[in-house]
Amino acid sequence: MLSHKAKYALKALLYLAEQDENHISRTVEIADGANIPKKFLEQILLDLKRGRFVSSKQGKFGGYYLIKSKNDITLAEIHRLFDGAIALLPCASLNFYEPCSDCKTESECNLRHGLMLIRDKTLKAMEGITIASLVKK
Amino acid sequence: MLSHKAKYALKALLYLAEQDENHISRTVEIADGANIPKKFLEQILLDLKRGRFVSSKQGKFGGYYLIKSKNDITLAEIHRLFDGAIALLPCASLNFYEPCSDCKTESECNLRHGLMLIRDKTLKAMEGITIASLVKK
DNA sequence: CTAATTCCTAGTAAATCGATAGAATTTATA
DNA sequence: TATAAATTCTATCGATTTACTAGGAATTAG
Repeated sequence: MLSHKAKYALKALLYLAEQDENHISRTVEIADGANIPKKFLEQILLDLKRGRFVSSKQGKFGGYYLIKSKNDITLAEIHRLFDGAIALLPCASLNFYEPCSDCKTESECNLRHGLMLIRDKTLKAMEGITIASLVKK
Repeated sequence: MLSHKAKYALKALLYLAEQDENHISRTVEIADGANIPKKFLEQILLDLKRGRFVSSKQGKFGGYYLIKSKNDITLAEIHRLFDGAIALLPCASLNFYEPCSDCKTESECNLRHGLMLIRDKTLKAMEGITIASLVKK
């Protein structure tokens, strides 16, 4: 399941993607438009900035805007930024790999291989969902 | 990600699937064989029993055994029993559906449709992984 | 200088997770 | 029938995570 943070991030990105080119959106505007608690959204937007999905203009008349094409922002990326691994166990993860402490050796693990199959399919599906594909026409 | 509980459940089922037909496995035997904390495993086996994957014999020389074919126990079922919904949000879930409180109306939600696509693909993949398919030959 | 905004750090209440503890119940068999 | 060996039940616990909230510092336009 997605955390609220990831869900809010997606909704915020969708909001930004729906604005006119060159429009700068204030946090409060996004919060109201997408129904997200404002103070919480502040943190999320900063995370999205650190992840180079959006950039900001500080000070009066400042705000946030997309710096990555909505066609290039995938659900997989947002999941990883906010919720971490897409695989079902760390030992089956590409980006968040960690060995399992309860497995004697990895080659003997009956779970890992199957979970990597799942990971590949889920990842492929999640990479197919972009912000652009989600925006209502 | 899977909880430890779900992971241990899978490992316990794998252990049971590897035993001879009619063999009854004590908790401590499964715990040692699959490297699972014994007291924690007790609860997990009770959950698996309530889920009708295993049954038990009480008292001396008692223990647990599979009552569902290892070909019919899927990763999807175990995920749902221990970790709940497979979908990324409750509003996109088949078995754990709940509306989102932050969405005005469901038809206006830009996320839901995409998340249901993911759910369908992930679910299909997870239904393809059975205990039998995981057992080492 | 002031107002409006992002940026930063901390805190907090509630829930969840990953167990552990202890005792009640059930069963086989000596 | 007593005993040993097992499941079953219920409660508790510490650590972590989650979903926020609070407050102020820094930045910028006019």
